[in-house]
Amino acid sequence: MPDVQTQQQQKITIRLPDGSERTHPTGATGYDVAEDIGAGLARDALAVKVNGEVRDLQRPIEEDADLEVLTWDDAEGKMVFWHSSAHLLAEALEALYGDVKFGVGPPIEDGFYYDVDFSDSGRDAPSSEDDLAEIEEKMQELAARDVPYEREPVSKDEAMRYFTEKGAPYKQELIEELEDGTITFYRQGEFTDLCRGPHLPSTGAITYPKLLSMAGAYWRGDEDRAQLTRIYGVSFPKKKLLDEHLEMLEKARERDHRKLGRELELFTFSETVGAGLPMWLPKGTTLRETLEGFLQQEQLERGYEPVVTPHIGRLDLYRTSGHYPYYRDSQFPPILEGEDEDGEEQGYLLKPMNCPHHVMIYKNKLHSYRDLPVRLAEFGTVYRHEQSGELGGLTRVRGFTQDDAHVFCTPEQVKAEFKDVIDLTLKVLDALDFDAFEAQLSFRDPDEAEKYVGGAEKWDAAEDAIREAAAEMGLVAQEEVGEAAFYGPKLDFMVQDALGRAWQLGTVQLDYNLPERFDLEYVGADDERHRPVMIHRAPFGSLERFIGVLIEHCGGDFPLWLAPEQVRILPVGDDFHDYARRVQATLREKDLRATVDDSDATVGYKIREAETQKVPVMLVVGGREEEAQTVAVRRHGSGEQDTQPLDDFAEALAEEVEAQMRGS
RNA sequence: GCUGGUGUAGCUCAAUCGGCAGAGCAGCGCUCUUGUAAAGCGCAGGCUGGGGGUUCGAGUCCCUUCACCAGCUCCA
Repeated sequence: MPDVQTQQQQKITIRLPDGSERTHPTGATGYDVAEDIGAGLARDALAVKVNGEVRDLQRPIEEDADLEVLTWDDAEGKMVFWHSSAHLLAEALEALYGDVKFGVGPPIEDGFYYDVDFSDSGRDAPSSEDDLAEIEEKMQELAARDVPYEREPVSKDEAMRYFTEKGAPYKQELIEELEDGTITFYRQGEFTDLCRGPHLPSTGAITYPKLLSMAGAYWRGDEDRAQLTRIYGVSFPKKKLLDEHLEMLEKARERDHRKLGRELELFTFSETVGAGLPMWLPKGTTLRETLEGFLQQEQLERGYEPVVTPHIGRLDLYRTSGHYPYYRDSQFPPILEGEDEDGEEQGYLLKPMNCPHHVMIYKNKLHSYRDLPVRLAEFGTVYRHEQSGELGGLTRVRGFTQDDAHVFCTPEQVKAEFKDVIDLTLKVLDALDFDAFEAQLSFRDPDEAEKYVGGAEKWDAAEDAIREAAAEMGLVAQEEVGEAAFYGPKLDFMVQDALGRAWQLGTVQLDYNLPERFDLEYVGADDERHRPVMIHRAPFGSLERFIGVLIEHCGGDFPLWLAPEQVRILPVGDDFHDYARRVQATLREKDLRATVDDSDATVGYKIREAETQKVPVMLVVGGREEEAQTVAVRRHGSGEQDTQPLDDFAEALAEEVEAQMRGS
C-alpha cells in the first residue's frame, strides 16, 4: 500500500478545452478522462488530443496535459476512424486475396485508401463492383468481431525482421527511412501493420464501410516505379451518416458541369473535332461573353489597354522566350517549314501562352518611365497538348482562353500592381458570389537558389512586396516555399469543384525571365535604360475552367445578370403570341435576354420546361395580361406568382441586372 | 503518359447461355388552343465508337484503335 505522499505525486492534472481542470491518477487513459466527463462522451470518443498530439484513447497519460476528446464531429476524429478503416480494408484484402503487398493506407479528406500490389496474390486484382462488395462484406465481418487495435512500439530491427519474413518490400522500404525508437506496429486480430497511429479502441465501431473506386497509383508517387492498385473507401459509425454521404455524392454528380453543360446546352465536345477542344453553344457563348464584358469594363476602368494577337507565332519567338523546345511535351507539334541556312528548323507554333506576343507589342516602341505601368490585356486563346489522361470537362482542356494581361512596370510598382490585381480578383469573385476560394503565395526555396533566375535581393524584395500586398488587401494567403516558378514568385486563387478536387483559377505571377530574354527596356528619369519587371495575371485563369467551376458552384442556377436566357415568355395560347412578342420587344429594349415559347404545349408543360432549364424569370401571358398590359411573373425555383404592369416590371428587372453587375 | 473501368437512337437506359437491336424522354406530323412542373394519337430515328479476328451466327468472345470516367504522374 503506497503512502499518501507517493499517491499525491502520482496524480496528474488534465486541462480541458473549456479551461476546466480535472485530476486523474498517472497513467489514466484518454478513455478514463472521457468517461469521467460523461458517459455519452465516452461512448462517442474516437481518440484524444494530448498537448496537441492525437493519441489512442487507451494510451496512458503520464504527465499534466491539455486534453481534448475527439469524436466524429472533429475532423481529426474522423481521420482516426478512417485510418482504422484502412487497416480493416487491408486485413480484409489479406483474408480474401492471400499474398498481397501493401504500400501505404492513409485517411484522406473524405475517406481513406490503401495502395496494394496484387501481382503475387492467388487471384486477379479486384476490378468490378462485385469484387468491392465482396471486400466490403469481409470488412463488415471482421469489424463485427470487435477486436482491439493494439499499439506496440518496436525496434527498427524487429520491424524489419517482421516485414522481411512476411515478404513486404514496400513496408521494408518505409521502415528503412524511419528512425529507431519511433517505430510502432498496430495489430488488430490477425493483421499487423507498420503505423504511427493513432487508432480506434476496436474494430466494432466501423459498422458501415463503403468502397467507392479503384485506380492505379505509383509507389511513392513516382511514375518510374511500380504501379499499385489504390482502393478508395469511406466508412461511418452509423447507417444514417453513410446514407447522407451517398446522397451528397449523388447531389455532387447533379452539379457536375459536364452534365449541366449538356443539359443546359452551354457547350459540347466532339470526338471528331478532338479531345479537350470544347465548342461553345449559343447559350454558353452568351454566358461567356457576358463574363468577358464584365471583366473588360472593370479592366478599362483600371487602366488596362486592349490588344489582339494571332493564335500562332514563329518558332524563333518561342526560342527566345524559352517555351520552345523546353516545354515541347506539352505543346502541339510545330508547323514546320524546313530549315534555314544554319540548319535550324523554321516554322510556327500554336501559341501555348500569350506573353511572347504581348512582349513584342511592348517592344513596338521605346517606353518612358512615365508610361509605366503598361498593362496589355487580351482574351487570348492558347493551345497546350495536355496528357490524354488529364483531360476532363472544361476544367482541363487543350484549347482555352485566358483573361490574360501583362503588366510592365518598375520594381517599385510591383506592390501596387499586385494590390490592384488582388482587388480586381476579389471584386470579380464577389460579384459571382464566390466565397469558397483559397489564396496561395508561392515562394522560392532559398536552399535551391540555382533553380531560379534573378538574384536573392530581387526575390526577397519581390516576395516581401507580394506578401505585403496580400496583407494590406486583407487577403488570407497560405505561403508555400519552393512552389514558385523558376522565373518568379506568384499568388494563386484555388477553388474546389463539385467532387472536391482543387483547381487553380486566378493567378498573378512575377516574371524576371522574359524581360531579360527579350531585352526589354524603358528610359528612366536619369535618361538611362532600365529593365522593367513583368507581371502575368489572369483573374479567371481560363474562361473554360472558371465557367466549369462556376456552373458547379451555382448548380446551373446562374444569377440573373449571367443567365443566357433571362426571361421566358409563356403565352397561354396562340391568340396571345402577338402580346408575348410585344412583351419580348419591351424587355429587349432594356437589353434583357428574353425568348417566347410559342410551341403548342400546355402552360403546365411550358413551365416545366422553363424550370428544368433554370430560366430565372417566367412570364405567363394570356387574355387578362393583354387586357391590362401586365405580366404574371414566376421566378425559377419558387412557385409563387405575382402580376405586375409590363413597363414597371421591365424597368425593375433591368435595374436588378445593373445592381448585380455592380456587385451590390 | 500509366492502371482500371465504360462506350447501344439527340438524352437516360434495356437486350437471359453467342441466336430477329428495344423502351421512355427529346424530335417530326396530326388533333387539341390550353392559366402555373409532363394533353392525345401517329411517324421517324441505329454500321451497337472505328478497324480487324473467332464463329453457321457477335451488341455480347478475342486483338487493336479512338473517346469518355476515376485516380496516379504532369501542369510554362
